[in-house]
Amino acid sequence: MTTQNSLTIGRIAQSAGVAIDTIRFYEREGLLPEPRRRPSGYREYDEAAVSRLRFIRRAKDLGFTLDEIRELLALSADRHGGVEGVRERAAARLKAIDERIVELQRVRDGLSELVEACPGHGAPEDCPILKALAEPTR
Amino acid sequence: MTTQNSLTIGRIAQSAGVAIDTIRFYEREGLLPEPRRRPSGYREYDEAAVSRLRFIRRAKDLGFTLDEIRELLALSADRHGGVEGVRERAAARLKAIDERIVELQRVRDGLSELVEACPGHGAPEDCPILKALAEPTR
DNA sequence: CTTGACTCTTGAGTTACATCAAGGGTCTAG
DNA sequence: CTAGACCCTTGATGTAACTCAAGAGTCAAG
Repeated sequence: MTTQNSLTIGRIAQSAGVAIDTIRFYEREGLLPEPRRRPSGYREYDEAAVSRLRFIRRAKDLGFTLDEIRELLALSADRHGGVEGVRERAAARLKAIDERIVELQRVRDGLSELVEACPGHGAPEDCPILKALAEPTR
Repeated sequence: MTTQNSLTIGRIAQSAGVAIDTIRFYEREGLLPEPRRRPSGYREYDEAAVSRLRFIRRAKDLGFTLDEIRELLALSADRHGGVEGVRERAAARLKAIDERIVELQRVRDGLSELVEACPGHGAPEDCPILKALAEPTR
């Protein structure tokens, strides 16, 4: 099913939508296995490498760090119990995102109030934004 | 009103809730003016420095970068038109936060679906999380 | 065969924001 | 006076995730 035509680093970079340097970086970081080489030293990849790269990119889009992705990749290769770990990590990530959203909402609301209260002109002493920033710790 | 007792760097670090090294770093970065010195070379601060430090900390809590804070500080010292700039920057920051929240929500929802769909056991091929990550680009 | 695009390695640089280490002066309470 | 806490400078280190530069070899089309 999967054709076995060998791909250069430039090609897989193209299909996976990442930079060539990034691929070499991922390899150094152990996120990608060392590929076969041509006699010339050129790296040779197959479709599996493209999938793996896409996996990494997706996971990154979901906010996983490269360290976490390394874990996910290991878990995804673990046929026994790996799925449980994956679910755990995903749930943890979800929790972290939720917390981040709450935190950002808090900040947003505070800032929003200040922006609305500020007339946008007049003396610095009358600007509620500046006043809030300069105020002694509440 | 403001007492003129001179404060050491350790004292203002304490009252503003930042590290001593951070204060020297801010000074190098131009966020804090160079303070007077004792003959020994010790930095001497007053209450205004504490206010300024708190300003910086608050602004950082609101998600402003140090570059933006440098701007805010300059604007806050500008008696003519400064307030307008402050309001603009704050509004821009608010907009950025809103966008970030929307983005995080999107990610959150995607991840949440996957976590809920994953049974947490079984074969990797049946895990919707892994499937979603490995899937060809949609 | 030539040319231009592609790939190789090593090693350094980037951003943002600190944080630490080393080696040495200074201050103050007892 | 002395111990211990505090402060000084310079310069290096750390994190995350790349990104780039230099110099050299390789490949494919025409």
